[in-house]
Amino acid sequence: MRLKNLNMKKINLNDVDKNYSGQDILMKLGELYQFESGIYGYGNLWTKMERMVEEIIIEELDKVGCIQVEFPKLQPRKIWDQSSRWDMYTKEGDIMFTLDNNLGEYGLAPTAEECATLFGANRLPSYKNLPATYYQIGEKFRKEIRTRGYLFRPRTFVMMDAYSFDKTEEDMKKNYALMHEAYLNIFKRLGIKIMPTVSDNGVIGGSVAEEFQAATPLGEDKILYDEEQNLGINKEVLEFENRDEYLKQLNIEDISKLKEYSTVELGNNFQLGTKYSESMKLYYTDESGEKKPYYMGCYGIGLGRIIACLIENNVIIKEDKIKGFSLPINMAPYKVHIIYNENNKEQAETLYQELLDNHINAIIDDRDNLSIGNRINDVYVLGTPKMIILGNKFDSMNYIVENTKDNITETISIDKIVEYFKAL
RNA sequence: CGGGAAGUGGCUCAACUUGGUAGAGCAUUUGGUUUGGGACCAAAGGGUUGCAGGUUCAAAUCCUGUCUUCCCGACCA
Repeated sequence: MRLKNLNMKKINLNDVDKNYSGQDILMKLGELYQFESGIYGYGNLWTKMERMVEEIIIEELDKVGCIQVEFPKLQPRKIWDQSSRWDMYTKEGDIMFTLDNNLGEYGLAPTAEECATLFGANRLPSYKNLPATYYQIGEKFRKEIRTRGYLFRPRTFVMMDAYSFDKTEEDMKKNYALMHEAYLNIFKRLGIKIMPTVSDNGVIGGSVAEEFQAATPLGEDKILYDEEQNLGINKEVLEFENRDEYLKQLNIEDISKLKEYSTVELGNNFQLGTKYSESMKLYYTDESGEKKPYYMGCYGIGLGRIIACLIENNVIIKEDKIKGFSLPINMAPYKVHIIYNENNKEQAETLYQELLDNHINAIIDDRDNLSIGNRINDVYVLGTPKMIILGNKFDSMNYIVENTKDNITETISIDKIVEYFKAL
């Protein structure tokens, strides 16, 4: 990508303190744009990162046999009436944005249990079809009472939601455990330390639920985490009437030994049981020809939150000020940022082209009339993990590759540079 | 919905207490000098002070209403 084409806004972080967040920087750059409280437009960096997160999620879910599909974001009222959730989501909970026109009443999808159940039941009529899990990745809409922390709690957000169909409760639990493992693999690949956490389950229903929490300073949840068991408990659990019994079940004896973290919930899985199958009267036929309800599970991962987390958890603070951020190399849409002075323009262009030809995404700062210092500082606000400066110190034999995270440099001869990046 | 804060050129803010020609820095445009960790000089453009009403000879400033944004809570992936 050429910076001339990106048209990022010029920003200066000299006057901001370290409480300034990574997302604040993106707002300043114009890489995030707020249309209204909780409603955002995403720039190039965000969008590219979303594709990368998607790719990982898709690969891992496909690996455990999930099938990718897509459900409508505009959902007719009648399907919500079928599960009797219309009133709950539009009045009591007031979660769903609704539209009312001469074609009828609609809601903007806050989730898709109804769609998934209808979709699944249509093609899973027999026990022979089970188990099956469908998932989609797309924008969701929720009337959040209070938005928070930019993309940590907006009103429109991109989410992966999966729905499993099983014959029995046992099978459902197996599927649930399978998804648990898939989630751990996903977060491992994303480079996010995840803390599986038990909590109350909300209006989605069912009996068993778990959250996938990640530590982040901007997080809104507080959890107590047991490192040994790799198990967290949401602090809200401590308010429960039956908390002692609850803790005993979790094999937690002394909560004072647990460490407290400020976290954000990146994923949330539920065992729904037969709730939707029965309320919507959608059944499969078993071996003896009898109608049986599907045992279902639903599974969610917030992509926007993951991206926000990747940015916020990799900010660089220098002298009590935020300098920018530096993404992990595997999650960076652009691996290297090239800066040059007039004398080395040709060489820089050659390098840029060479990297592109070898499918290594790079940024070249081809803007006019900026000092090298200005250009270097802009590397940090775009979060690129590596930079190469072709300035006065360039000896035309070697590139000096610098990590933006720790400023460690490596000298790579110019004919080895592609090899170097391919090996990362 | 309760509590708090704030709305003034694109951005950050000043002027408001004590009413009297809306101002600075950054950004933008033009010209020039710079160019290794957020340079400099010169010039230019850009605001019916969130909106509505009221008080007054006169309102960014005082009064009333309203809208919006942010933070804390309740609610939630």
